[in-house]
Amino acid sequence: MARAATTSDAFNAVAEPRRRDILNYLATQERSVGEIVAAMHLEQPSVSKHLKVLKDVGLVEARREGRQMLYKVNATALRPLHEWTSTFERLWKHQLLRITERAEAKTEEKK
Amino acid sequence: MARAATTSDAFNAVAEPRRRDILNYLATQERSVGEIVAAMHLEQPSVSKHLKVLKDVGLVEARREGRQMLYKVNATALRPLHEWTSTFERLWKHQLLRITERAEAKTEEKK
DNA sequence: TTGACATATTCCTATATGGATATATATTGA
DNA sequence: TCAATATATATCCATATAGGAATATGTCAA
Repeated sequence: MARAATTSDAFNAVAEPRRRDILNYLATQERSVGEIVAAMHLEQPSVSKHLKVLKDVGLVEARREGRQMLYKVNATALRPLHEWTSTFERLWKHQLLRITERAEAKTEEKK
Repeated sequence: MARAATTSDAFNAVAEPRRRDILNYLATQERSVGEIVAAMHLEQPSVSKHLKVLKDVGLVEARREGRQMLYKVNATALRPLHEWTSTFERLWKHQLLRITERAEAKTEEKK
């Protein structure tokens, strides 16, 4: 088997850095494809393909306005990622605490 | 260009569902490869290969104990994912709020 | 040293990519 | 209808998988 399709879920879709760039750019406001092309350093067909992937997994929504297509983020599609990583939050907080403790112990030694 | 390597960063590494399964399994405690193989429905070589990817991006750490290799999660490597998704949290909270408002408005209409 | 156990690596293959290029489709205005 | 603009799709190609099978490496016990 090969790797799962980029359109199989949000995890695969956002693995591509350019698509995260696009989502970052759309975070502030709805944008046309042309605006996205101008902002990213990508060819128009590449942007359209990335937008298709993002749309397929529900990460963006599109509407036509005249000749333009306006895309905006559908942030709720990112919640599964946020929630999955949250389950590990407790662990890294523990870990950072231990690092802090070790640093403090060393400082104490030197006194 | 093809897709970025699975070892290029944590985003790519966790795009594979089996690797998320492994991380979930390791979240509670350190485990040997054999235990992981038993818990997942995967062949031993596949597990070893997934573990290598996770290790390459710093998501797990390994230590030898006799014949066994014990793997544990390094949760801090997941913080970039958590923080990136957090930047969109405000957006989906807005969105959910609007949904709630619409639902309430409908209820109001029916009175 | 040898055999058994635990894990890692190599080789193979089907498959899906991302960028580039060319072309198709959709919309508007004249 | 026709030209111009905006976006989408098709095609080509180099590349990196993930799983399966076979094999190599590492460790221990006798």
